[in-house]
Amino acid sequence: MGLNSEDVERLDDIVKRARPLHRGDFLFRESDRFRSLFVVKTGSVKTFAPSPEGGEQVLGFHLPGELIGLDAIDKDMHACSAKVLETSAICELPFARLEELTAAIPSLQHQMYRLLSKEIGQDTEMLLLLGKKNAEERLAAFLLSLSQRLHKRGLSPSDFYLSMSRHEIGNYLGLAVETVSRLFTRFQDDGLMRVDRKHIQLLDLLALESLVGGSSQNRRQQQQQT
Amino acid sequence: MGLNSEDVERLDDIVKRARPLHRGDFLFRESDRFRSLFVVKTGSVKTFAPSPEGGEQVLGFHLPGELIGLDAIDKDMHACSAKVLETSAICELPFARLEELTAAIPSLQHQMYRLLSKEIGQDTEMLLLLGKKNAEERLAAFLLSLSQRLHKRGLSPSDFYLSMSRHEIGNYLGLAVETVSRLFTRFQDDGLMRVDRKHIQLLDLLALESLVGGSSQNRRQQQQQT
DNA sequence: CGCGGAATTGATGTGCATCAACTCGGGTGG
DNA sequence: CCACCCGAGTTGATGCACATCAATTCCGCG
Repeated sequence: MGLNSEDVERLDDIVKRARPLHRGDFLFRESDRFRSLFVVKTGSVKTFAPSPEGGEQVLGFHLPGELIGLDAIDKDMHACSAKVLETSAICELPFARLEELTAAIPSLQHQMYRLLSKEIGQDTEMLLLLGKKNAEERLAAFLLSLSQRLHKRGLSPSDFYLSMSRHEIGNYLGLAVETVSRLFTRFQDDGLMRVDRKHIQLLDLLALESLVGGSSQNRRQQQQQT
Repeated sequence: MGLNSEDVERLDDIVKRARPLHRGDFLFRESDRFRSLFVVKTGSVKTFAPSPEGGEQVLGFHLPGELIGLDAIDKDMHACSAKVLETSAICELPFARLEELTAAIPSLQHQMYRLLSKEIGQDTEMLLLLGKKNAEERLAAFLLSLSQRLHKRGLSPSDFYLSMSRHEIGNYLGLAVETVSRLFTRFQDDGLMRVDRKHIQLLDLLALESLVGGSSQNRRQQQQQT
């Protein structure tokens, strides 16, 4: 999009090719000096930040094609940690070199702004989810998000494996593990999906979408104003 | 920071000077074409997005010195609306011209990346707040955030007026109005602050900070893992 | 001076966390 | 290959923080 083949080649030059990483490996840890952005080629990664007194907040799960580390530019230091969830291939993009390149190639600069902006937009959606949705809506939104992102990479949108634990899902969605587990059971009973351990099959995407929209009586905080 | 006086002058050239805006005025509305970023000089602005079926989520309150509109770059369209909360002076920064300038001035480009990245970091904090904190911690965090941001602009960190309603605060924090009201009363009774209508005086910043840290037994979701 | 929305305060309800017990499956070592 | 073990996941019972419902009161404004 807006890059000619020569530009792509120059971008390609600065990418450090991926070595395979394994479950539990860190791409970086919170408070590490910021050097590079990372792109998931295959596999998956979770990012998380410590919360006061020992807990942690899962900030996101990152699937193939997704970029990690943008939040570190500001302080030139990583504000969260990134841990590999399953055997994965990850590319590294030294940021200093990327910055030079974006200054020289306007369309690439624009692309970079868009990526950063997009990340903000995604966080915003997540705020809405945590601020206004109930447990059922959150889990449905989570499943659909995975589905759509996998589909975008040419993978099945309705049949996939979860690389993260129920605990991590709950943490990410602001729910207890037990709630996540109960909802999986309920969704399965309702014929929306099939769950077998980590193996997920979404049977009724439309029904899931209507759940997210806010089916039930969430009259809560509908209006507001002055 | 990193800009010489000539650069500053060039940046200055593209800024459209502020006309005064009034309570209820919109800087932009959701789905407007994206043209400019906005900087609050004086006053305050809230941004909010519609949630499915009529409700809305307050995304943020913007005080003097703060930048609005970064989330619109991605889709070249505003994803949220921005409404002025009180008589305010707002500067407009045409993004196309800003983009040219950042391509020409590396330090300005870096600055721009930092601003976008910072926004992501702030959203992240908010995610942690909504995902892991109870009502008391949320309101304390909100008050301290206002306090710190005002202080940064040379205003009093402990004596200020709220330009937003309790309802908007509740919406922003994912709480009911009544909860916000009750907490104000409680904080006052505990000698942490004084509340008179919109007039706020923070009497014990340290105590508020220790509240945010997670005073009580929020054992919830402390650990996690595979 | 009286109206109407904002805020406060109290009473009640409920969604989800928490606590507790049990099951399941996968890995390990004998 | 099987017996054991241990953490992940499920399921049920209980409790609580906060939403919701319902009056009042308060204040800004015409």
